[in-house]
Amino acid sequence: MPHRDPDPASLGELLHGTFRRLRRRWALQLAPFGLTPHQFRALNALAGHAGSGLHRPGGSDGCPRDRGAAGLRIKELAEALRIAPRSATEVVDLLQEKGLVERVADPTDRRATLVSVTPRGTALRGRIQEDQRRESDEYFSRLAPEDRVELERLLRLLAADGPGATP
Amino acid sequence: MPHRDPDPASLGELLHGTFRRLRRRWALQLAPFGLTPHQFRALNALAGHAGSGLHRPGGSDGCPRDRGAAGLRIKELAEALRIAPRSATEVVDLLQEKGLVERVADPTDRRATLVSVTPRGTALRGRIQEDQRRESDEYFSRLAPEDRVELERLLRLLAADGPGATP
DNA sequence: AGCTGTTGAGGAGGTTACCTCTCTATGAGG
DNA sequence: CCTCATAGAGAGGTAACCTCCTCAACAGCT
Repeated sequence: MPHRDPDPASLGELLHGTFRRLRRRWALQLAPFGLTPHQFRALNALAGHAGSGLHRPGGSDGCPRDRGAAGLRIKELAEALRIAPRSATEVVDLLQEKGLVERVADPTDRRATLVSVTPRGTALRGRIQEDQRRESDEYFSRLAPEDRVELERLLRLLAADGPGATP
Repeated sequence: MPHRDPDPASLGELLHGTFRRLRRRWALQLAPFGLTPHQFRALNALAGHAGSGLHRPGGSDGCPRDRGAAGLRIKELAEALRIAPRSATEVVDLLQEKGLVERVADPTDRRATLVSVTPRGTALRGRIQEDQRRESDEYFSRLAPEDRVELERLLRLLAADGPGATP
C-alpha cells in the first residue's frame, strides 16, 4: 500500500491525477456516442442553462422567457465552459455538424447568435446521461455516500468564483 | 449561482471545473519560468521519484540504489504521468532542450534511456516550488486546514489505482 | 550459435482543445 | 453622422496528447 508523500503541492498533483483518470474514463465512455468530453460538457451547458435570463442588456422587459428556451449565446457558452469565445464557436460548429444543436439569430441583437439543443441533441444527451450515471457511479463508488457529499461540498468551495475576473 | 443542481453527474462536472481553474492558474504562474504545467509535472516526477527501485528486471541484486540516483526510464516517466510512452519522449525532449534534464544510457539495458534532472533543473524546480507554494496556498486558501486534509484524503481514495489496468 | 518473440525508444503523422489577432456587421451614445 | 464597443467567426499557432511503424537490443528456445 502506498503511503503519503510529504510534498505540500500534493493537493494540486492529486487533483490533477484524479481529474486525468476521470477524463480518460469519460472519453472512453463517450466515444461510442461520437462525442468528446468537451463536447458533451458543452451540450450539457446548453441544455442545462434552464432559461436563466442573465445579464441581457436592453432586455429590461419583464418577460422572463423571451429567450430562455431559445438557447445561449456563444459568449455565454464560453463563460459557462470557461473557455475563450472563439473556442466556443468551434465546439458549437462540431455539435451543429452532428445535428445536436442549432444556431438561430437572436431577434433582440442581430450581431448575436443563439445556440439551442435540437430534439436529437436532447435525446442523445439523455441516453448518455443514463450511461454516464452508471460509469460515474463506478468511478465514485470508492467513496462512501457521505464522502461524496463531503467532496462535493469541498469542490464547491473551490469552485466559487473569487472576485478577480479570469483574464 | 447559489442554487444547487441535483444532477448526480455534478461531482464530475465540479471536479472538471475545479481542475480547469487550477490548471489555468498554474499555467499563468509557470509561464514566466518558461514551463508549462505539464513540463513541470514531469520535472517533479523525475526529481521526486526518490530512488524507488521498481520492477527492474534482472537486477535482483541487493543493491537498492544502483540506478536510483540516475533517473527514470522514459517508460517509467510515462507511467508516472499516466501518458503514453511516446508522449513522455516529447516532454523529455522539451526539458532537455532547456537544459533541465539529461539522458544517459542505462548501463543495465542498452535499449533503455535514463532521464535525470540536471543541477539547473533542480534549481529551477526549487524556485518554482517556492513560488507555487504561495500561489497554491492562495488557491486552496478558500479551504480551512482541516478541509484541505479532508480533500486530500478523498482524492487519495479516488486516486488509488483499481485492479483494472488502464488500457 | 542461430531464430524468434518481446521490449525501449523514437520518427511520422494525426487530432483535440485550446489560444490570439484580425475582420465584418451591428448596436449604442454623443 | 461619427465614434466606440461588442458578437461572432476567419486565419493561424501551440500544447498535449494519440497510434502506427521502425530499429536496436535483450531473452528464451532449439
